[in-house]
Amino acid sequence: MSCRTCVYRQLLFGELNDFEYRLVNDARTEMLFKRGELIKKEGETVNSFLYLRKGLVKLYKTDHLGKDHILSINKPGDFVNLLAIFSDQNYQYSITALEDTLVCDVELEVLKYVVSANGKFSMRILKKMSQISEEIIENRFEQSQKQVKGRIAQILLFFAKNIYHKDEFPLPLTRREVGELLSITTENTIRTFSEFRKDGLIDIDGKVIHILDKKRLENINVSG
Amino acid sequence: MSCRTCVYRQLLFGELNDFEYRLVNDARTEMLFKRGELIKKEGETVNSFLYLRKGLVKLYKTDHLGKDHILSINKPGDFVNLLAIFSDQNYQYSITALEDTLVCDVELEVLKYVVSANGKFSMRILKKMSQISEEIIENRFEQSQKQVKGRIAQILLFFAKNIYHKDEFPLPLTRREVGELLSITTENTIRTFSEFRKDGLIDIDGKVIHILDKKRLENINVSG
DNA sequence: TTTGTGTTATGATATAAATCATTTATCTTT
DNA sequence: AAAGATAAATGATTTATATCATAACACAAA
Repeated sequence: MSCRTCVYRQLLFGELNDFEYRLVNDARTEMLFKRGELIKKEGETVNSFLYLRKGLVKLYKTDHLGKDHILSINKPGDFVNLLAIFSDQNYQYSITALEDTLVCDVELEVLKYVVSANGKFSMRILKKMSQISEEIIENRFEQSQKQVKGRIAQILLFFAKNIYHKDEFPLPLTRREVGELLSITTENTIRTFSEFRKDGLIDIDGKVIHILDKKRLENINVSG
Repeated sequence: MSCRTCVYRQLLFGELNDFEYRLVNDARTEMLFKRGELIKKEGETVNSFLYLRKGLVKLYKTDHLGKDHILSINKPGDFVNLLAIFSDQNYQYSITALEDTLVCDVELEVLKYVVSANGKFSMRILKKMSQISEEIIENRFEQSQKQVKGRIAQILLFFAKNIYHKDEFPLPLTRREVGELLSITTENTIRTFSEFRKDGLIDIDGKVIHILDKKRLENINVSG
């Protein structure tokens, strides 16, 4: 497997010439992580660019009471730590695999060299960073308007639409983790799931969620 | 006034050569905005890089009910729209002056040219973008743990420490705007101000806030 | 000066969500 | 298979915050 034939190549590396390709490719390691495995720990030095090829990961921080707060969920094609690699700081968050996950790990020095040598590539990176930031800002904006039901509806639709591309899927997060992502207590998360089930919006079979009434769920998402 | 002698020069433009300096300087307009004036409106095309020289601005979005949500407050030295300029999208938020404000407005095409031509400069930009994103992420993380008193304490300390560098200052936001920034209702914001006054934490004289007990305010900030 | 509009202020009440408590189910590890 | 841990579920209660209502005040416009 090489970057050249990677399905995600055009996402970021479309501007590289042969020489630069080879550089990046040689500086690259593929790493496999099992579900639940820690990929990066808050405080570690950032010395590689991480690219998610398969699986699903969570980015999160732990507060002074030991409670985790999930910042984002990343899926294949995502540049997991792009916002962090140019800041010359250590990791401000931890990264853990939610499913069996394949990551491309590129030596940071090599990536930085290519960025400073290739103006088109650096523009590509800048654009990608902007997009990621705008997603974060948009997300925050939406969350600040919604209460519990709206947030839960949003996350269910997120997994159905953006991650699994179908209405029935195994939720890769525990109820507690859903709460950590949406700033809701575990109990309240569970209660809302149950309520959605009772109202005929979803069907729950253990980890598997089946969205029954997408229209109504969309309504709750935008209005509540 | 030229970029070359600008006090903020080293913040971002430290890597430019003579030719690039002149380019940027020639593509630059200084713009003055009165308190309350709209600088950019959500939806407008992003065609310049904005650099805040004097004053204070708010970045905000309006929701479907017409309620504003403040995303951030920017101060002199800030690259107001840096996260937006490389995304090829229109403004996702509006910008309004909170005080009389002086902005340097640099044609975007020129800035982009310099970025792609000068690798060191692009690294500088990337680093700055990372830092801004990390601030946003950190902010969000802190907010999600705090309740009303903690958030109000934080914002008071923010203005005292980061903006005015003293314990007595004219709050540039209305109580409603403080609420829009912290996701709190106006009434609850006012009530909390009053409570802090009754508890001897601050003194209020109209717009002017005087922090009397910084220690205790810090405690509320971190613990509550 | 008056009129109007927005801001600050405070009380009373309603409500969403957190907290506390307990049970059952599910997954791990030995 | 048994034991222990973690997750899911649900009820009862408390608490923080929003909502509703009203009034005083400041400031701008006529």
